[in-house]
Amino acid sequence: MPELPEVEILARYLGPVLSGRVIQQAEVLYPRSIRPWTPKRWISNLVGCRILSVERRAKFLVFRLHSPSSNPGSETLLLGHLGMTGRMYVQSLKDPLPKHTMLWWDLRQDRFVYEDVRRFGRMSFDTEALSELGPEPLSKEFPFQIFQEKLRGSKQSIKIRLLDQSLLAGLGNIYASEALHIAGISPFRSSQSVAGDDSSLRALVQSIRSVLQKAIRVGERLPLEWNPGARSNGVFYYGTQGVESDPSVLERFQVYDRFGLPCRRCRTPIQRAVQGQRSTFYCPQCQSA
DNA sequence: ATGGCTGTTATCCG
DNA sequence: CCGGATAACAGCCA
Repeated sequence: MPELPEVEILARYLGPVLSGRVIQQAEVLYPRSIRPWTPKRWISNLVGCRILSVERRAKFLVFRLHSPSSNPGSETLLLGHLGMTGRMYVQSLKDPLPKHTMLWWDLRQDRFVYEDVRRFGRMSFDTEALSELGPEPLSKEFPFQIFQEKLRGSKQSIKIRLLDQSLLAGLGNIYASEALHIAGISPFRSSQSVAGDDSSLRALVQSIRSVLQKAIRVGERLPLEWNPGARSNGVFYYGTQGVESDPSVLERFQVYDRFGLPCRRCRTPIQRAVQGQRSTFYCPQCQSA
């Protein structure tokens, strides 16, 4: 379930454990998981690099690297994207490589692993994708006017528009449904109609921000769980040890995956619909317009 | 056991 | 250009 909040939590974990480390050696087990070069060239570009930091931009992890062959101060960026099932972590050299390892890096004392069951994720030295991203929804000065203008031009449903990473970056299928529910907006409403309704639009921006912020707060309280065999029980790879009964964990979704269950606000059964081949969950009562 | 579902997005086509 | 459909893939669940 890596959307913005999950990637944020991951970046906060990876940053401190990887910063300062030098990549001694690397192996790519699934060449299609890397871009834009062959494994040989990709690895030669990587080996010897010192990791300066790991940050998040939208749903991307941005690894800032310094290569030994280049000038001091010059940096190379490596992008990581988790797709739907990507996991990245540092493990002991003694532990076996997980079944769906796409690639790994030898960090001398331990190893960095990228595993990905469905293999939709990527690690890429091509940073073009960054230039096509819209603003960070959690940035201090969110450009409301631009957001409004971009929504104006489209007859598409608002739910589908919210998944467009060039509109606003980091929202995925779960939090799009969640934000619309909080804002009381029907997922079927057209983008342009929402854009023309100032109070709805403000509510939407606010709900997007609050839903993401809240998910980060929940995530940062949960222990990360890397055991290869560990079931993620739908909570990404957060562990839930010790917080099984925590309401903020149990009730972290208002509508997502709650088909037929009562809306937490009005008790009306939650509905499921398909938009753009993806599931949308909503409350027909709270989100009638 | 088979078929339908799954958190993403690049790319193709009309 | 826009928007819809498809493909990339494996596992889980009814």
